[in-house]
Amino acid sequence: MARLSQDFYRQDTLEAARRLLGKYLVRRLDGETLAGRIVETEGYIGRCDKACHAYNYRRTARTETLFAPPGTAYIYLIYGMYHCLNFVTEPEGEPAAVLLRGLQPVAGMETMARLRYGDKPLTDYRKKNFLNGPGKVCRALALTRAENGLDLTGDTLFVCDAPEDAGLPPFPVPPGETVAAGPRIGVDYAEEARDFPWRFRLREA
DNA sequence: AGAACGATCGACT
DNA sequence: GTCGATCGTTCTA
Repeated sequence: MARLSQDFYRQDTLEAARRLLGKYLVRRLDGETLAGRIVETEGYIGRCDKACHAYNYRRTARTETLFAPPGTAYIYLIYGMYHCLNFVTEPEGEPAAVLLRGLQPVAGMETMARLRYGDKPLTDYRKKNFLNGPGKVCRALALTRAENGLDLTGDTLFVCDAPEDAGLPPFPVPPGETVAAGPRIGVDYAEEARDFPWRFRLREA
């Protein structure tokens, strides 16, 4: 089991969102490896989901990336100052994606902390709130619109089953984790879709 | 051309 | 718990 291939991303979005939990996101930046264990995701499906930017197949300059082949990175600016990273799913032409909402830090913590807080404070990356939000994750991984459209089967940003697949030491996984599903965050405007239980989290036993 | 609105975060009461 | 920052995207005219 190595790096996830395009076949993985071509599947049902909610299935992909669940199966991405526990896998490892790897970001190569200036020769350094930043990595995190995926612990929170959300599904967005243009065909039927009013919370999705490409609802009803709406095609604009921004949503164009959602129509790209599965395994493409969809990254957009939100609230004028943060970015969100998504993994494009489903067969090409079905606009859908999994939003990455949370990571456990695995590698490159010093750099991630610097990207997030700057050089000044010695913030503790072991705190629970270090990478527990989509904007935080993108900040820590130096992902912006410049990386929108990146191929997730390439070498600069990808997901794999184990840290060893990226040349990293093993990561201690808490035993007895379960998947919890619930409504998504920040989509109260989306009428009936606001209640869809399309947010998935790994919960410790 | 102008206006409204965020798939958020951190500071604050 | 509330609130403001900040700007690209989208829609209206």
